[in-house]
Formats: sequence, structure tokens, C-alpha cells
Amino acid sequence: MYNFTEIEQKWQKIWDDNQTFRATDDFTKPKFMALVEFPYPSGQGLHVGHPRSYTALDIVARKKRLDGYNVLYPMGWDAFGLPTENFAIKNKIHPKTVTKNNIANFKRQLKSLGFSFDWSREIDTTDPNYYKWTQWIFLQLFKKGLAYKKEMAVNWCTSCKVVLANEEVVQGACERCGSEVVRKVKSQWMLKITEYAQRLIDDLDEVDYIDRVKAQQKNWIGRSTGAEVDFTTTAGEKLRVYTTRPDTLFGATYMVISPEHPNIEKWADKLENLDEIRAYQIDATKKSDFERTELQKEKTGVELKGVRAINPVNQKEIPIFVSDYVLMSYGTGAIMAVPAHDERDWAFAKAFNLPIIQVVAGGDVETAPYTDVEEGILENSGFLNGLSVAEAKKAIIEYLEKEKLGEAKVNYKLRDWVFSRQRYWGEPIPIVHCEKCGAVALPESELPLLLPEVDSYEPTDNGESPLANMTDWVNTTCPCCGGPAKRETDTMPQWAGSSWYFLRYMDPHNNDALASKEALEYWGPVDWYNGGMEHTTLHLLYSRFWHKFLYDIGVVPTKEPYAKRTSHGMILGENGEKMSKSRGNVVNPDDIVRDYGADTMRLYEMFIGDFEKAAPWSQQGIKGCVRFLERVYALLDMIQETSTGKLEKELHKTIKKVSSDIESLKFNTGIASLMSLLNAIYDNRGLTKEELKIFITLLNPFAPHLTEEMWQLLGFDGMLNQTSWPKYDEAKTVDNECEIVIQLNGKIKEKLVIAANLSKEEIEKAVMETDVVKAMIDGKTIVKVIVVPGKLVNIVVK
RNA sequence: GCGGAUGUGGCGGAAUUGGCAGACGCGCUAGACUUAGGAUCUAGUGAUUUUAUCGUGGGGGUUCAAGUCCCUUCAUCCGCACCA
Repeated sequence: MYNFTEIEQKWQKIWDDNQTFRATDDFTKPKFMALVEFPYPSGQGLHVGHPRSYTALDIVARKKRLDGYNVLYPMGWDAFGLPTENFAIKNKIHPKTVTKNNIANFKRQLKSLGFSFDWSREIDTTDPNYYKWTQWIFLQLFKKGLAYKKEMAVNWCTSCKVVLANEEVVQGACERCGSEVVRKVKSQWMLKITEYAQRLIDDLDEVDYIDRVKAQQKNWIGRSTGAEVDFTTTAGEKLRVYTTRPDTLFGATYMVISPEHPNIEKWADKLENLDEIRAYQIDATKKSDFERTELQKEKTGVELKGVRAINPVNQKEIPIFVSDYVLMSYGTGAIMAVPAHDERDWAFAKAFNLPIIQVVAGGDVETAPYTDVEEGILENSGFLNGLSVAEAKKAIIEYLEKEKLGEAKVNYKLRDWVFSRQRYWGEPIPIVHCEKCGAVALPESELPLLLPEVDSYEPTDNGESPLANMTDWVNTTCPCCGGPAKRETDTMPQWAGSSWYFLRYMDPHNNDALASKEALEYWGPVDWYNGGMEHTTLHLLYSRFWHKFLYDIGVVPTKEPYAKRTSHGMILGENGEKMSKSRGNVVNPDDIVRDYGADTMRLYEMFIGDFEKAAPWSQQGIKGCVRFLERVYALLDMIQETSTGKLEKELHKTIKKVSSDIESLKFNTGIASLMSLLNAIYDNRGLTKEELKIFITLLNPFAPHLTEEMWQLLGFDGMLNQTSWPKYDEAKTVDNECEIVIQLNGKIKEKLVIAANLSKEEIEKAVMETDVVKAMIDGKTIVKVIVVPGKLVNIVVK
């Protein structure tokens, strides 16, 4: 039995005192930067899910140090955000204080797990020395025209009078008070991420991300090709639509515009049923985009009476509807509806008894829309008749462009990034609004623009940020003309600070730049970034966007921030459900460290299952890891003077297996191979000191405290973590003999041990000569014999 | 709904990518040692009607050979833009 508490505290102190894991700024050494998503320091403290990712890359970082790299494995705090603010409001404590306390607790918890973070580079997004540079990046975006203001719909609680996050809206009602939530239009700061859409897709080819991450990024960006087409209307104004199926233009039997479409206002005096339309628009404000676009929901809408559209290819007059399934945020906010060949148009047409004209042959469009684009041939489509869908697309676009009726268009589902929050606990946006000059950038010399102290963090009655009430702070002078002006009172979203934090780790104390050129060139790009799948679309995309922008303005030397991205699965509660307070299945890492030790906790989280998949926690399962470590510790009493030689092959195989498993995230099988080796050592009744040295070195990244202690007790010099990773001899990992399975018609009949170096012919000969096989094939015709060296021989008979 | 994934013993999971299904661990069973214990050690442990047959969510297919490839179907999980 080893005293894990004593050993772990001892080594944590030694590592701390010696700054053992500090990355050096010796830019001549080969470098390795390992990155994990920095946590949001919530009041609940560390979740057992955090150490899953942190342990994994800690293992990678520790192994890379043993491989001779100058390793940077940093940690920090993504500390701005809504929960802290809400907690502060409820408990009347300043968010700054809440954050400070939470960080202290998180840091204590992380230290107790023995991670090899370089704490000298700790960062905090709420530190003015940090957010100075977040604000600086925003100013550069603003100067390049990539930050702009736009009217956007927000969730508005009619009772609390605050803007709500989508998450705070539960089934159309406010999560806190249960009152109705409506969509309210507000002027918001936006960032033009759409300008980078194509590059965000293209450059995925240059990086090593796991496939599902790339797939989700691409799908989120949602590139589609099609055309924009102008329809004339009886009201005069043209109505422009975006369609991915311009080939079906002859099949358009009606049009649909979104409830927010500006033409409704333009046509107001011509619309005979304006009241009905207005009522529908109000209804639409109560729904989220998600609800509006659900395919299965019943289609609703109102026909615009008094204005009709004219199909540009056949001059047919068709009705225009307003319906919530068309979103203003995608395409042009208006569509041509081709019910014969689109699911949603078909459902709408059926609900409103609109004509369905088939223009692509195949399928029965009265019973279901025909959406196959591979096989169909155009019909009922004038000059397009007889063409395939692909040919028709090309032909119609040529026609539209020639006749100036429209043009080819690439569209992205990706929308610009809503960057304003009407909240206190975020980075102030460094903009001044002047009546004469408009929105003016704060001079860089005035950064950081500090978050002022306020008495109340509650949003104001009209939904403005709490900062709006601070007249002393708000009223300022225009940096441009010197006249009276007002500061922007919205703050930035939490995503801002986390979009560039990895760069700050490279040079965290720099006062003149977000990081020095030398540091950025040396450390960038991040060699390996691990995080949750839940950050695959937003955080990852936002930070890639900022990085590309910084590349464009010459701040960073690489196009992409992360060379490699992997993702871990969630750790679920014992009942297989997501851990949450309300479900009562939360496991506190502190309890595990106290009862079993940090090494056991680390080992268990790595052994729990496939790193990339979700896995339920098991209090029973931990015991296997405790036993393993205790049996390892007991090896100190099993030292042999001379080697039996029986462990050599197993040792070489294990070095190979553990080395490759760490690189490929297969920590569970790596540990399993160490367990097998330990079993072999016990079978051998001990091992030599040199053999034990290899064993504890392999285990060191997983269980750093125990192995460091054993290193010392064995009398080796210095610290284990500063030695080197063992090497294996490929020749010594290969078996001389192997077992061949003999199958008859694919069924296993017999096993045979033969030399491993036999050729196919020799194997077949050896197998066919055995008595069992002779008896087996007696009186049967051999159709063929399949020989897989090292594996099996399958005899096919009739 | 859209997008991404997953489904293998009582449980967590292995399976060199088409070649012995169930490595490793938990649990369980029996035994040993015991001033008896939720400790340690040893052996066993997919199922069944046990010379064998069946078995990787269900159904179908390709192949000498399928957990792995194809078609189809069901179930579960993650994300969906102001939670982070």
C-alpha cells in the first residue's frame, strides 16, 4: 500500500518549486505546443470531464518532453460570461470577486491532479492586460470594415425586460420568470466571418483535424451553389430570390418571402390584407429560426393580396406568400417555390392548394416531391427540355446572365457573427459614437478600455447594457472631432477572448504586442489541440476566422492556428446520463483525488474507454486502476539481480504499443498493454532494476507522481520526467512462431503452431500434411485453399 | 427537422482495418491465506439442448471469410449560431 496523498503532494511541491515544466524561450530547440480548451471557471468547480482532456494532452506533453522537445503546455481562464454575471446579480457580489474565487478553486483542483502546465504563462481573459489585446483585435477588424452594425432580432423577455440567450428561452418562455419571449430588433455589432467562408473551407485541406470535425465545419459553413434570379412584380419593385435549383425555374408556381422582408413595407399601401400580414409577422417574432424551419411542422403563411410576381422565363403571373419557413438571414430572404421538386415547397403547396408543375421527369409529384438531381431529365421547361439537371443548371444560368435576369451565386449557410452583448461581464467594445463622425475607433493608445465599476450589473429596463446607466463613463469626447460623443455600451461575447488565447500563451507578458513576432514564429501553429465536440462549430470556426484575419494583417505567420485537432467524448454519470446537479449524478474530482489519489484518477479517466467516445463513470471501475498502481509499487520488492530474459520481447512490444497509442489517442489500450506487461512481470516473479526503469518510464506520463517516487527510491539520478523515452528494437518485437487457424469452409477446425517466417506455399504444405486436415478433407473435392500468412488457412471443399 | 456520431458478454471496452470475436479491467463463482477484510493470491467466467451449434441493435446482400464492405430499418447521444 503506498501513501498516494503524501507522495503526490511531495512531487507537486517539488515540480512547483523547481518550475520543472516551464517552457524555455530557447527558440533553437525543437518545439511542441500542446493545447487544451481553457475552462470557464464556473462556481461548481472542476467537472470530471475537464481532466479527461487535460490528462490526455498532459500525457502527450510529458512524452514529448522525454522525446527531447521544448514543450509548451499552458493553462488559463475563459472567465467572462453570463453565469458569473447572473451569480453576481443574485448574490450581490462583484463578478470580479466571483471570478477570482472560482479561479482560485479551479487552480487548486488542477494542481492536485499533477498536470505539467507551465503556470508562469497562466492567462485570464478578464485581466485588462489580456483584454487590451482582445479590444485591439476588434479595432483592427473595425478598421478593415469587418466589424459593422446591423439590425438583428434578439430574444426579449417582456417581463424581465432583458435580452435572453437562446438557452435561457425554454419553449418560447423565459427560463427565469416563465413570461412570453418575443423577438425584438436591436442594432448589433456584427463580424463579417462570411467574408472568410470559402477560405475556412479550403484551408481545412492543410490541417490534420479528425474527419468528423472537418465534416461538421464544412456543413456548418454550408456552401451551396445556385443562382440569384430577379422576378418582376405587379408593384414595380423586383423581387430577387436565391435558389440552388435554377433548373426548375419553369416549375415555380408561387413565391415566398420571409416575414421580415423589407418589400412588405414598400408595398404596404398596395396590400389589401395588410392587417392579416401584420398579425402573421408578429406571430413569427415568437418563434426561433429552429422552430420556423422544422420540416415536419405544419406550414403556415399568408398570401400577399394586391401584389403578384412574374416568372421571368415564361411571364406567368404567380402569387406571393409570406411564410416563416423562409428566413431573412439566408439567401435573399425570398424564394421561388417549386413544389414539384422541394420538400418544404411541396408541403406548403399541399396545405394551400397551389398548383404543382413537374419539370423534372421521374417520380409522381402528386404524392411526393421528386428531388433526385442525378437522374432526372427536364420537361415542361421550354428550351431546357431534354437536358439533365446538371446541364439545365448551366444552361439556365447562361441564359439568366445573358438576359440580365440574374446570375450564378455561391451561398453559405454561415451567418455573420453577432458580436454584441447587452451585458456587464464582458470586454467593453472600444468604439465611440459621435453625432458628426458616426462610430469612431478608440485610439489604440487608450487601450485597454477598462470595464468601469458599477453598482448594479442588472441590465437596464430598455435592454441596454448596465454600462448605459453610467453617464460619467458613457459621455466622452469624439477622438476624431473632439465634440461630445457616447461610448458604446455593449460588451463582447465570451467567444472573443477565447478566439486568440493560444497566441497569448506564446508570450503572455508582452506589453507592446499580443505576442512578439519571434514567439509567434517559434511556437505557432499549435501542434496539437484537443477539446470537446461541442466546440467544433462555433469556437473552432471563430478562432480560425480571427487567426486568418491576423494573418492577413501580418500579425501571425501561419494561415491556420491549429495543426492538429482532436476531440474527446463526454464523461457521463453512473446512470449513463449527462452529469448534472439536477440529475444528482455529479462526481467531484476532489473526492476521487482524496480517496484514490491523482494518479489513479488520471489512469482511470484514460482507461475508462475509447477517448473519442462518451463513457459512463464507474466507481467500481476505479478499483482496477488502484490495484494496478499498487501492484506497480510492489515491484520495488521484486527486483532480480539478473534478467530471466523472458520479459525482453514483452518489453519491446509494450514500448512500441504505448508509444504509438499515445500518438493516436488510444490511451485505454496503451494502459491495457502496460497491465499485460505487469501480469507478465508477476508471472516472471520479478524483474531487474533496468527492466523496471523502462516500465516506470512508460507509465510516467500516465501516473507521474508514483513513477517519480519509484525513480527516486530506486536511486536513479535527477527526475524521471527529465530523462528520455525508451526505445524499442523492431526485431525484438517479432515472434518466431505463430499460430495458424485451420478453417474448413470458413469454420475453425484446428490450430497449428508453425515458424513465423514460412512462405505461403510452405504454410499450405505444412497444414495439408497434418492428420487432422487429411481426415477433414477425406473424400471431398478441394475447390481452393486460401492462405493468409501469420493468420489462417481456409480450405474450401465440396 | 438539419448536420455529426454511436450501437459488441452482467458492465466499461478490445479486435494490427475483410482473416481465431470478447484483449485489458470491473463484476461474478470456487478455492487459498488468514486475530474475518469492501484486503491479497490462485483458478474459472459470451449463450445454449456442450462431440456441437448460435452469437457484434433488427432485416437483407457481397465474399472462401463480415463487428468491419453495400442496401435498408430501429434506437441512443452531441451541435444548431446570445450557455460555454
